[in-house]
Amino acid sequence: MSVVTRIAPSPTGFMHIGTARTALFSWLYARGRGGKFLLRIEDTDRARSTPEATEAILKGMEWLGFDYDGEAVSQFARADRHAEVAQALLSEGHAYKCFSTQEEIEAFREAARAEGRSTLFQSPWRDADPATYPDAPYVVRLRMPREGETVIADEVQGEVRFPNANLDDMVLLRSDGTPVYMLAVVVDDHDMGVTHVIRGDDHLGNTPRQAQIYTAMGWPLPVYAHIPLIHGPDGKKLSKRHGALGVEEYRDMGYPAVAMRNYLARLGWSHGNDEVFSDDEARDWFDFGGIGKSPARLDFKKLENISGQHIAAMPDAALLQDLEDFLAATGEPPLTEAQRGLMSQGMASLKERAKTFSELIEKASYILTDRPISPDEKAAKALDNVSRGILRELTPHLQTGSWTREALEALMAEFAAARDTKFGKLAGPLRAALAGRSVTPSVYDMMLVLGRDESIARITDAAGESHP
RNA sequence: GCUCCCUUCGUCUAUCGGUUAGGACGCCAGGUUUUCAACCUGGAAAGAGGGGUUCGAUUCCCCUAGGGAGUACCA
Repeated sequence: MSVVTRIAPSPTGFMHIGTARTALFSWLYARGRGGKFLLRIEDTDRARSTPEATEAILKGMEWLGFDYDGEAVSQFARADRHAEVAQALLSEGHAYKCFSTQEEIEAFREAARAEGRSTLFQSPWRDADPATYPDAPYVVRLRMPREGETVIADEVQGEVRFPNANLDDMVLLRSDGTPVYMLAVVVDDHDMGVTHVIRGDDHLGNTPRQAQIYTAMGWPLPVYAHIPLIHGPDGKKLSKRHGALGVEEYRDMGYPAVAMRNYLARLGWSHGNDEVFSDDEARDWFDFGGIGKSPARLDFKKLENISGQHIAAMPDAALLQDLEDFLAATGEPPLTEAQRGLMSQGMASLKERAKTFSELIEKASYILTDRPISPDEKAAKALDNVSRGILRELTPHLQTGSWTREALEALMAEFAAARDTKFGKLAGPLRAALAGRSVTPSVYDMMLVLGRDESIARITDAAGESHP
C-alpha cells in the first residue's frame, strides 16, 4: 500500500509551531516511504478563516521545505461533496434530521447538569417517524451506537477504547446546510486517499466519532498516529508569551530551516541517541515507534545549539545563499557583489561562532559596514589616545611583508615584544579599528578577509590625528 | 462531572524484566584564549507516591496524586 499523508491546518492565525511539527512528521513519513504528502486548508469556519492566515501557512510550508504533492485543497470548496455524503448517510438511515432548537438543547444540558446526569444531548428526533417532521430548520445528526465500545488502533497511543455511551449523535450538517468539520475531515481524507492520519492528540477523542462515519459509509479506516502536543517552556499550554509564535518568527530569529526540522523532529521523537542529523537521515529513520507519548516542552537553548551546529556544518556556498534568503525575508538590504565576495572568504571563521543567522550577520558587520566606521561605545573606549598612538606606530609595519596569518602573527608578536607588552593589549584597539565594535571574529581573520589596503585604511581612520 | 491520554536528571530523551539508569542541551569547576564564541577535561543532576505480578521491576498490572486533551450547529 502506498502511503498518503496530509497536513490539514485551519487558517485562523499564524502557522503554529505544533502544526509545523505535525507537518514535519507527516512529511517525513511519506517521503521516507516514497509516498505522497498533501496539504488541505480546513477553512470551513468562515468567520475565523482568513486569506492572510492561509498565506502564512503556505509561506511557512515553503520556508520549512515541506513540499506537498498537488495543489493545496480548500475544504470549504468541497462543501457540496460533504453535503452529498450527509445525504447518503441520511437515506441509509445512519443519520437523521433533528429539529431541536439550540434553546431546547441548552435547556436539556442545564437540566442534566443539575441532576448530575450526562450532558450528552439525546435528541428526541432520533427515532421519530419522518411523517411527524415539522416544516422547520433542522440539523443532520449521525446515529451513534449507544452500547459497546469503539476501539482505535493508534500507532502511537496503542489500542484506545472508548465507551460508545459517551458518543453523542454529532451534527453532520448545520441548520444552514453547511457541513461541520467532523464530517468534512472524514470525507476529505477518504476522497484524497489519505492512508495515514498523523495529527495532534487533541484529536484522539474525536477519532471514535469520526470512525463511525467511516463505518457508516463502508469506508476503510486510515491508520492513525496521534502525536503529543508541544508545551511552552513552563510546561503549560503554548501561549503567546513563550513560543506560540508563527513559524515565520522562527525564521526571522535566524534559525535555519534545516535546524528547525532537526529540532522539531527531536521533540517527541527519537532515534536512539542521535541528536543532530540531516533530512536524509531523518527520512530514513523516522517511524511511529520512535514517537513518545508525553508532551514535550519547547527549549530555546537546545534549539540554538542545534541551530549552531547546523550552521557550522553547512558548506560555505549553501550557507551564503541561506543568509541572502534570510536577509531578503527579513527585509534587509541585499549584499553587494563586493560584500558577497568578502562574506565567502570570511565564512569559515564566521560560521563556527554563530548560533543563528542573525548572530552571524552581527559578527559579519565588519564586512557589511563601509568606511568610515563609527565605533560603538565599547569600541570607542578601546580607542583612547594611548591606543591610537600604538595603532599609528603599528601602521608602517603593516605596509610590507606578506599578508598571511603566519606573517601577521609574527609581526604582532614582535611589535608587542618591542613594547614590552602582549598581543592581548593590541587586540582590543585593532578590533575596534577594524570592526567598530568589541565583539568580532579574530583580528587576524578580519585582516585577512579585509586585505592589506582596507585594513590599513581602517586602522588609519581610527588612529586619527594625534591628541597628545 | 464524564471519557481518553501522559508521568526517567531543570529540559529533550535512551532503556523494549537483570545497566554503576546512557546521551544531548543547560548549569557548575578547571584548561585553552585576542573579544564573543568554539574547543578540551571534570562535576552535580532522574525512574511522582503506594500496592501487586516476578527469582528480579524504570520496564507489566492496579490505585492515588499531578499534568494534558476532549466533552459545540469551532476546527
